Amino acid sequence: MSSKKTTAVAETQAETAPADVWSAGCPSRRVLELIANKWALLLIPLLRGKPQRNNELLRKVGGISQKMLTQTLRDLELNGLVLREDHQTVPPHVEYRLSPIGLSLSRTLIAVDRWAEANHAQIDAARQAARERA
Amino acid sequence: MSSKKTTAVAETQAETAPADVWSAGCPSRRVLELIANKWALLLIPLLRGKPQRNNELLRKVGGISQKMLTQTLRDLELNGLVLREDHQTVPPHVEYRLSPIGLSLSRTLIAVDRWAEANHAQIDAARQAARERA
DNA sequence: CAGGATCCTTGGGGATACTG
DNA sequence: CAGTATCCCCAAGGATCCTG
Repeated sequence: MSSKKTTAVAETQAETAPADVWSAGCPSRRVLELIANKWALLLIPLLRGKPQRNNELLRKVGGISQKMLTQTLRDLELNGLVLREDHQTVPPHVEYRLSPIGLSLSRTLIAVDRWAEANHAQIDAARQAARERA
Repeated sequence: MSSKKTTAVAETQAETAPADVWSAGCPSRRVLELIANKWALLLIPLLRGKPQRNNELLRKVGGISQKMLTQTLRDLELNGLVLREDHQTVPPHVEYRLSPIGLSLSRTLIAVDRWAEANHAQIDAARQAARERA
């Protein structure tokens, strides 16, 4: 408690400053960087619903490597978006699921995925047109 | 119109295949990769409203370099999300704005930015907790 | 099954200097 | 002002092999 308590009222929920992702120093920028990569953008929405296992995810996310899967999941877990449940059995049985806040984020990210799926044709057309123009 | 017309009905809006971002080969994956980086995630939402100039963007997007700004804008332009308007004056006056489809995407991406701003405190807390736990 | 450990390559991306 | 051109380097990330 160094120099906080600006109004003696704000404290319950983020009142430290408006939070601006466009500001390089803002902590929210870290969050953006956490989710601004294709594997996170694919994994998080994929984790809605049933908890899923390593191999399941490995198969469902086309093109991901074991290394990146583990790395991304650990990163998300460290940031409280994903919960890792190790059932402590042999052979190992580990399941990943979204935390409440991760679920909240997944709703937003699904929109991104859906947008990509819905509009890729137009994007491809634009690329094609640009290519021909050049 | 090479070999299209599967049902003679579908043609108006994407009926070639369901489009699945989780499929490594799906063209929509390219779209995802196009926007799955922090600069695109910051630039696209920033470009709503008034067309903006290079220097403006350079100042508004904290931490971006001239190189990455140009590179990202060109990439987005090539994919039809951003329109570049060179007013052909001297000194140069170039403005960037969103295409209709880019505007559509911006609405989705703004949600991501807003989420990051709104929830960074919880994320930070989770990180902190994980750090102490370890 | 779930992953850790290494090795190795590519390219993302910053810094700096120059140009029309 | 709006870039382009270089240099350069670190780290993202794939491939492969090994372990509890």
